[in-house]
Amino acid sequence: MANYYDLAELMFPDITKTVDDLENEYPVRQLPEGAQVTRFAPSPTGFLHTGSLFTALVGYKYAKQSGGIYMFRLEDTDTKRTIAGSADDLIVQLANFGIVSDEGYFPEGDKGAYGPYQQSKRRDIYRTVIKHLVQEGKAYADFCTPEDLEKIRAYQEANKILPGYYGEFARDRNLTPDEQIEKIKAGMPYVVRYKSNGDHNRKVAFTDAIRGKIEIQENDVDVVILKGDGLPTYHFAHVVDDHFMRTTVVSRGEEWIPSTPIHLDLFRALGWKPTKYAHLPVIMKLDNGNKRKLSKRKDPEAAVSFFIESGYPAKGLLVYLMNIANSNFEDWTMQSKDYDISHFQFTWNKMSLDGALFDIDKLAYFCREVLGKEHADTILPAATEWAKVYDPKLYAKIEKDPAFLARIINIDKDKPNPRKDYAKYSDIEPITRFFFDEDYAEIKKAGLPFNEKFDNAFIKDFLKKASEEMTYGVDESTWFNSVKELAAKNGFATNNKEYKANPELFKGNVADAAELIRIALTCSKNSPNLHEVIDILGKDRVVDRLLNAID
RNA sequence: GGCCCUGUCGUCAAGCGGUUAAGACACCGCCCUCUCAAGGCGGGUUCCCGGGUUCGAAUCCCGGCAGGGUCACCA
Repeated sequence: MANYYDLAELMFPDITKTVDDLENEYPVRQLPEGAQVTRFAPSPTGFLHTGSLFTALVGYKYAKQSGGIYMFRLEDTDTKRTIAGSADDLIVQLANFGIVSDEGYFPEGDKGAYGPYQQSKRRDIYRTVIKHLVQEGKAYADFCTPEDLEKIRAYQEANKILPGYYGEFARDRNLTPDEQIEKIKAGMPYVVRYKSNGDHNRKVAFTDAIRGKIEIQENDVDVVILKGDGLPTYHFAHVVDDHFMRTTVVSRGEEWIPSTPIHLDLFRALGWKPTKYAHLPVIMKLDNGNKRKLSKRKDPEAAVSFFIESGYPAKGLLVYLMNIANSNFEDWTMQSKDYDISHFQFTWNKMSLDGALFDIDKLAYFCREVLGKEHADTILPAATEWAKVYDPKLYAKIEKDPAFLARIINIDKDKPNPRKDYAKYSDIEPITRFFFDEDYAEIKKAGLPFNEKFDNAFIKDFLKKASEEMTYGVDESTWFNSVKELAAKNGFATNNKEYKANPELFKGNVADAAELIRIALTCSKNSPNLHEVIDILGKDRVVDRLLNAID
């Protein structure tokens, strides 16, 4: 009569290592007190999801601020869904956000002593552990076909019994080693299942770093741990990997809460100490009055690339996500006037418990704040990189005369309340168009929006005088005094009170006069500080525009 | 359906038995002002509902309800 060891040997003849060997190979890390080991473990199944960036950010931040290790592990066990190239893409995208792992998978090869960091390359680690489980009688070969499983489920559904492969419904869980050996030898395909001894009527409790104590029914399902293709399922890979990689905190989406009992069950069966868990809220979206997870299919903002393509600065998105992650972060930014998240102390208990609706207005606000603090010396290089790919028009302008654009971007930057014109790099081109002669000519064709109370002859005459009498190359108040003088000579009031008292005495107030000049120079009733605009355009161009505004 | 998570302005939220229930975004108004942006000031039926405990409940307890998640050889 065969025993479990014989069975294990038949299933994994090539495995000579033991679990103890693995323990020695991946020793407990020697880290300073309090240092945390976290990981971001995506599947290479597509683009970087906004929710994934959030998860990665939290793990990265938590490890870094504790002086610990942040790892990147590729969970590529679902070969059907794997998309070629997406793993490397994930790495590149994360790097754009400054999230670079200390250890893990890299396109050029793994880094770190706890690898491989790609689950498909850890086959023998999983098989070693499973061999051990089989030897102990804690795992078994299950020969059910999809049709068999379907039958079980149909029966359970018809009888309103909890669905699943457990207890009496786990058809193959009591097969003897001999029976299993016989079927394997007969060439029957099988998966390996964990033989749970959990009780559905009891509860397990664990302490979630964010939510506190969570109590759920114990797992009693004999989950698949090794699939037919020889790769492990998530449940098993998570437990094995995070044990041998010596992860201290597993941060993952809250959709994993219901399966945590499985993981705890597995840890227990293996005699390992479970990791701490932090189940993160999921970013949501309002759809027809209902909240739902950001959807890859329906929501462009589900893809991080959407923000990059749209020209949002990476730092702005990071700040927004940190604002979702920790409720005190925003207060901190206001007090410290700092948007550098590396200076912020992240904590689990300041994390909100329910999924935030993605708020693009708030994102834009943070982006304006972030860009508002920066000068052309940092904005321009980033904008150039962006424009190179997504905005050829802007790119051409920057290439032609970077200094000119730099001056435009720096308008009012050193004032106490700097302008916050740009939320994203794509805002730059439309806002600054009028500075460029070709664009100016183009916009002008559509007509200049002069105030109808002035006739063309008057405007033409006034602008001609302006071109001659305005002072150039002087400070703002000197310049504006010359505008006031000009306005007064042409029948405008020079201050608002005077004008409001007796409007019939004047052609308009000084604002109206300035507006004529503004429109002539910018084609618009709105513009940044006119003095700076004039300064940047230069006298020749200003005079030209003033003289030719009306033709 | 079972189980789990979560319910405070439109959105993000502070709150931990006694508060005029902070703050931020968005919106509206005013101020500043040569326009816009920025900035300043102000505005709005916000504690899911019903019981209970208590002198007193957004806060504690019970029961509902709502939203979300999960029940795969996917993660």
